[in-house]
Amino acid sequence: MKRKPSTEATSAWIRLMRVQSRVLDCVEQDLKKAGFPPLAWYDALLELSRAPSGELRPVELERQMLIPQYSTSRLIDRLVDEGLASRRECKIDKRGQFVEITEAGRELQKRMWGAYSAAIEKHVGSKLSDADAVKLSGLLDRLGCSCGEMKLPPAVNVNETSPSR
Amino acid sequence: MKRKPSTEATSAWIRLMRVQSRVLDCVEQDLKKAGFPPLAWYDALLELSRAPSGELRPVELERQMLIPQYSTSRLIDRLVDEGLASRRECKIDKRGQFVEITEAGRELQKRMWGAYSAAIEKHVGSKLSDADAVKLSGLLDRLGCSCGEMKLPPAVNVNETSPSR
DNA sequence: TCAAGATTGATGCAGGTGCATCGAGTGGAG
DNA sequence: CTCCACTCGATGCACCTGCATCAATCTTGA
Repeated sequence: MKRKPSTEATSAWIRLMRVQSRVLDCVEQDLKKAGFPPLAWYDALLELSRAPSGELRPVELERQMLIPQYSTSRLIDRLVDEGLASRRECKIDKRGQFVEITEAGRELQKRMWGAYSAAIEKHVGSKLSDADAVKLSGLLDRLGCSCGEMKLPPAVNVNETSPSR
Repeated sequence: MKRKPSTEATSAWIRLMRVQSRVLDCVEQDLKKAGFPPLAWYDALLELSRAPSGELRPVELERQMLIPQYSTSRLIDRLVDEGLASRRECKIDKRGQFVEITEAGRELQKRMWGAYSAAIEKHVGSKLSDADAVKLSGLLDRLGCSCGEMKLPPAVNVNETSPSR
């Protein structure tokens, strides 16, 4: 008798949920213990710093980060409150605006990468050979394109990187 | 020149974050669209239904589900509010209590498994051969035991299953 | 040109989460 | 027995999230 989700598939599902929540938790804790803000801030700062002239429309940021619109809006609020970014009106489309990373923002992003990369190494890199990491990536990618489209740059720039939710 | 977290490791990290959040989202949405409560409720109901005489100490539930104490406490509140479980005082240890699943709780858990298992099949099973699912599980397991201990039953009962955060 | 519809971004509200802390109760050392 | 340290579970607070909805603006097409 064939079950609908095979025991193998279900077991993979369980591990996917458990392991990522555990690993994410570890990484977030490491960042927090080093006195840094949450990963989402890093992701946003990185996207901004990579953008031409360090600015993006909120709508772009939202697409890059795969988070909902209201979430982007409030994340930007917080970045602006902390002086890490600033809003600038958009001349051509007066509904919109630009968000520009500040020097403080760029600097924080760089400092965070130190702690962040160390955490990735500690919680992922050190547990997996490069070959296994590649295998894992490949298997995960196969799960990626079910409901909606996938956003993944053809070749990820992995020296300073932007993952997460 | 060797980077600290290899590009391979970082890439695996990115995918782990992105793919699980996407897949989890899909599954949660499917459940919600079918009119069911969040996955955490299912996990709790399943643990309770599996326990001898359908009851557990909150502390046990907490350990099974790997969620913080206050989170367990409030989850139980909600289950009780909905008539899916009930609290019973613990004679032997008057600090504590037992949480017992009700008939409505057992029934909901069973109904949820229908939608849940279909979602697992749709978003995981159908994307991966059983052999690949096993490989994926194996690789994920290697990431599992970094900070704290892992709780994984030696052989997972995968006909009705309990994953998640 | 102008009305209908789509897009951009903000926000009020309800609920969930993490953190710190509390009170009650237990158990072990002296 | 008494005290002290610990475990169990609840809760006030701040913040974060999802949802629905809004106002402003842009675009389309008749």
